[in-house]
Amino acid sequence: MARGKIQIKRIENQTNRQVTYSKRRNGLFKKANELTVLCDAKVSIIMISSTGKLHEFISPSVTTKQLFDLYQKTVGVDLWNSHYEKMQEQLRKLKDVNRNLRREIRQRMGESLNDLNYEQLEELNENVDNSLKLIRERKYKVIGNQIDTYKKKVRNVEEIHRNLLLEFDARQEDPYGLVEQEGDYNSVLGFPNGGPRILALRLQPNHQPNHHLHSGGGSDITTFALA
Amino acid sequence: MARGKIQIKRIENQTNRQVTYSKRRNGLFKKANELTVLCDAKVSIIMISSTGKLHEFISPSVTTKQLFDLYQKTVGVDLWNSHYEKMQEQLRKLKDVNRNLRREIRQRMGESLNDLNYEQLEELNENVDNSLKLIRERKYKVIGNQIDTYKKKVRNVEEIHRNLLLEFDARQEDPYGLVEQEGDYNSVLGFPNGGPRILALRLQPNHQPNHHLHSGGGSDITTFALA
DNA sequence: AACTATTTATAAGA
DNA sequence: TTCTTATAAATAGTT
Repeated sequence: MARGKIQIKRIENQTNRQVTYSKRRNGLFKKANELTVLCDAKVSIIMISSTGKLHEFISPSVTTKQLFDLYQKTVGVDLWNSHYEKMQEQLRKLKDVNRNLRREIRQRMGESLNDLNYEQLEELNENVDNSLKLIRERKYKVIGNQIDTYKKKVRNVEEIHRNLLLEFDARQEDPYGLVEQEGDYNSVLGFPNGGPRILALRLQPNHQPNHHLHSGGGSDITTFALA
Repeated sequence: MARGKIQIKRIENQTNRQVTYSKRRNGLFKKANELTVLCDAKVSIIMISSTGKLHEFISPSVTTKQLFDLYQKTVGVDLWNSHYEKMQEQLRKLKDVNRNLRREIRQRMGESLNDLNYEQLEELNENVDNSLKLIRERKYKVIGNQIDTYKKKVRNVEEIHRNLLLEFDARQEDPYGLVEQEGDYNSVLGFPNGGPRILALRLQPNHQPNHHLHSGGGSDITTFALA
């Protein structure tokens, strides 16, 4: 609008275009601000240049969100509700599923049975009965496994103890070699790094604490109380 | 900007203010449009006048929503995310609860028991056992109620039948009064409006269809097959 | 809504 | 980018 009239059509020269964008953006924002002040209006401007840069103007008296909300309410067309509504739908469904799950649990717990008829009760009964059998089975299996594990542990400890007694008896005859050979000692017990670890098993042999240890080595230490 | 400079401050005269708003709004939109064309930019303007009227400009190449979305993404801070995030949080929680509920059900059904230790299995076992008892109890109660109901119905029908036989016997001796006294007849049966209703009970007396009806009236019609 | 004197915006050049 | 400046455009006040 100066130094020659221009056609209102895309400026092909990129540099010129960007310069003009910058200048006119300032002009637009200045006008918007004047409008805001002079007329007590609220203005929001968002613009994106051809290079993808975003600039915005917003009247000092409002926030962009406030204007957006107002725009939404006035124009009616929802700007972001598509997302939002899907989420709400999903939420509703989840709550529903949730309620049904809770009801199922309650019924399986023997509550809220009033709205079941005889056939449904019969079915539930049988179902829970079957479940109970499965649970019992599993329980027995677990306790069985546990017993097996303990048996193995006990057998292992017995073995260790037996070896220990043998070693001990052997050392009795050569007491001075004991400290120097700790490494070997541990390896015999099956504990590669450090000895006192045995205590972690919390095993209490049922024989007397000060029992005389040199005898045969087997029969008097076969039972353990598992702590 | 013409016929005298003006101060950029609120125009107090309402008419002037509105006129200026209108003129400058047009100016702003025109500039916005020129910017759009000249610089290949995208512009969105939303403005609200002091009287609450809303006007908008949007570049032809985009929709307001598109620009809003872009604005959101670019500025980063979601304008309505407070809402949105709360919902997502809620959704996550619900899904969590849901998963737990499903797990509980599966365990009560005797599945997914692998991650339960013995104590938990024991507890579950007892729990389900109790539930089973409750369900059985309820089942028996329901069947009991049903039986009671049928008993009552049967007793009622017996009573009706007995009365019917008595009436019938009485009519045998006075056959001509029968039709005229239908009203009384129904009232005896306990059915205030209409006789054939009895058939709705679908009761089939076990005695022979053409049995001789005049005898004592009680003992030969006491059993019914409930259809 | 039209007019127009004047202010303001800005295109082109530096 | 910013400044300059000739000129186009916008617009305040008036009709």
